[in-house]
Amino acid sequence: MPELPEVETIKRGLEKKIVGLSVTSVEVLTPRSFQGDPGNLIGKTIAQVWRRGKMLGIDLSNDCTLLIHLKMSGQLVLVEDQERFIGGHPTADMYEDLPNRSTRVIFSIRTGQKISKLYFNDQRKFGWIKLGNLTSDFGYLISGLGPEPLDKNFTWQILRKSLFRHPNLPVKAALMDQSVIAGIGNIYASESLFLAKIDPRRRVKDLTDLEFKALKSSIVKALSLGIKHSGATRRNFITVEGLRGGFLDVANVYGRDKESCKVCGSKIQKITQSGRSTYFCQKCQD
DNA sequence: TGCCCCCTGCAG
DNA sequence: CTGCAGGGGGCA
Repeated sequence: MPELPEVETIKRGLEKKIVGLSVTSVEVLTPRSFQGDPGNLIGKTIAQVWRRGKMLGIDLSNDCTLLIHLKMSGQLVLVEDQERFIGGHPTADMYEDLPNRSTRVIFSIRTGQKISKLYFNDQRKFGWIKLGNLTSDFGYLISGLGPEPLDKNFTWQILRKSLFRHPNLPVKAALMDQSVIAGIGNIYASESLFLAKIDPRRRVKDLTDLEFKALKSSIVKALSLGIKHSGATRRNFITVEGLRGGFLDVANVYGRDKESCKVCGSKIQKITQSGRSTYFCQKCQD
């Protein structure tokens, strides 16, 4: 899925367009993609949009929250009412016509007399939207998450302590555990380790404090760069506006196996760790 | 801790 | 056709 930078990109895109609007209808096309009673949404106003790790929250004017996890292929695309009537589809080439075969849920949202539609598309159906009370229904999903890497109070000591939940794991696998740090996935784990010059196969317990410091700042750097480029699009990710993210154009290692390292020129390696692809530069990372 | 699984579709 | 894809839950 979308990792932290992709979800943050969606969060920012959504909040500037839907906060204050009210939900007029909800169509659930794929039942397993939506849990809860959609009826509870009708007439409610959108109060706030937030992100925690890779999860997205939309708070309603009552006590309800829409909690969203996009998993591998989820998308949230907003088609504003205007676009449907001013010269047809001005942004038609940004996204195919919606709904499409991957559309699972459609929210209709009103501002004044215009109705915009928010599409939840999810090719692989791994993603979900849950409607419920944040504290009583979703507490268990949020409380297990590790620290937010872009918070001010995220320090290398916190990172070290957190990673030491899995002292024997290769550091790359540990980074992807959401209870260790929230929001890092396959792309940004590889990219962070490259920036920190750490071999992804190194065990957590073998890292030095100097390396934990480097890793902390590299994580912040990689995630921030991801947000700056509106996320990474490999296959499915698009923004709320239907645009691709540009991060992979500036990535150092992810998806670049067989290509040469931008720093030293040697060949980027691709290996498998706990079932997932890892990319790294043997020469830069040891 | 490591595997299999949930799904669909695209590239090789 | 097989393998692979921004995730992660459940099971041994």
